[in-house]
Amino acid sequence: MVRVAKPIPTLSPRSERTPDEAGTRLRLVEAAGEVFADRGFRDATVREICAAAGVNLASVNYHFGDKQGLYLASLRYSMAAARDLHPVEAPAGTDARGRLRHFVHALMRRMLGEGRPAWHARLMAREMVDPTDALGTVVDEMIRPAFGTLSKAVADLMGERSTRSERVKLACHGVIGQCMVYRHCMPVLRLLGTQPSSGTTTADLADHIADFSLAAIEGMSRRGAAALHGGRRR
Amino acid sequence: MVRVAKPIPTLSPRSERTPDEAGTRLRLVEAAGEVFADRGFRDATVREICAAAGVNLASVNYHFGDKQGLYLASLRYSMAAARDLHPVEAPAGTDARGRLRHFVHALMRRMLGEGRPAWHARLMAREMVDPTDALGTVVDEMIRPAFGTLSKAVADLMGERSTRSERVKLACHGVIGQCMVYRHCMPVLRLLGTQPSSGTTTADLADHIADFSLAAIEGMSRRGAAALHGGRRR
DNA sequence: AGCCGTATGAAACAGTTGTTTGAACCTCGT
DNA sequence: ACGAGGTTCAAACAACTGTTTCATACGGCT
Repeated sequence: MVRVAKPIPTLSPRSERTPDEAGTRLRLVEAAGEVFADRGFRDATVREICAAAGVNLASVNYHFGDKQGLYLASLRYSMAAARDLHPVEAPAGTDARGRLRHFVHALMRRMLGEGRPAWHARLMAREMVDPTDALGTVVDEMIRPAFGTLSKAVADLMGERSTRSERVKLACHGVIGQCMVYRHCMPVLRLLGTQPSSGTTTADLADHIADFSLAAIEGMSRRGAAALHGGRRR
Repeated sequence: MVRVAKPIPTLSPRSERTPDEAGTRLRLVEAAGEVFADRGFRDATVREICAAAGVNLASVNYHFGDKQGLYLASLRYSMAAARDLHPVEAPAGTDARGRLRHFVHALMRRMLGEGRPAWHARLMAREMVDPTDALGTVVDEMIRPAFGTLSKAVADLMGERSTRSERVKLACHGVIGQCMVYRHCMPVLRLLGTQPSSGTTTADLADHIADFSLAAIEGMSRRGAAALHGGRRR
């Protein structure tokens, strides 16, 4: 009855009076993340989520307002976990090559991570291909800072002073794209029979992508410099 | 009543008695492709599709059996168009570098193409991130042949005799990933403000990706060869 | 104890969905 | 003219969805 005026049931467990209250919210968020990642926002039913969480159907409305509120909560939960478990910034003092490599490793762990929220990257993949209103939040709170880290490293490698140069942006897209394949296309790779063999670890993949990208950036810079003195390629 | 036994209403307009019959089927397939690409298989409603096509609600059942049949038909239609409009095989006699570049150009035109079915790549992106039963068909009829073309070019560039080598596979994934970003992440890039500037054409992007990949492959081969005689990198 | 605000529970509501139905409608060949 | 086969139509059906309702249980505070 009190919730006619929406008693701020939105986001984090700000007070957690009973351990049980936080328990219900948390189980709901985690179950929701899994189901949303598997089925997508619309395909996921609140009934299935509540059953998986072992809570009553009305709980999602009581704690999160509506289905979308729950979705946003699990999205935030997932982003926080990704930032905490797999930060993209290398330790201070790392050189540009090391920072790029560190970024790729972190991103690949996020993509393929079997850590706490294994559904994190699947959820993100869906949000990108099929954006909801929450995409702006995701970009601002997670993607933009990470992209800044990457483009700083790439700009340094290229000898560019600005991270906004077109060359830098394109190279960054390339790096991210190489990582993304292993999340966005995994079912395809499996059917294709080209998925990484079981002996290949996430770190191996990350190292290959870092090597590939470093070779590309350095190779292109060399050719670009050569082009200044010599003829055009192709 | 006759359709109790399913009078083969499945695939192509094999007979097109009346121009109108093919008309209904075709308009349905095209409208469905658009709506499916926009909203996804489940979110798309047959009511919306039929309204967009200007046909009766029952037509989808009559002509395609059910919603899934219509989805499959629009998927096939889309794949055929992609193969016809943007073949990935270069003309015979093209060298490996040229074949890689040709592949990237074709793939990027498929990704960003504003051609007949502009919804083709969006539909594919959804099918990859959120696979349906049709994914196997898509892989067999479209992706596997294209991947073969790419890995042949890459293997030649690397001096590998087998296209199944792990190095070749990883490099191919990298090339594809670089192209994919511009389809799977376009809304993100827009929000990020790093989307290709309006002066950048699809061909420009493709050239950059080809240059990037060629530099990477050649650079890694050089280092790989150097590693045989010298020390390990990193 | 006795109240009160919070949390949970079972059931129902209202709307939308894919699909089906049976009649009407053409377009033929005879 | 006329019936037949294929096609379209408006309407209805049955299932499922997110959301709401109201009653009940719990826990701390006076």
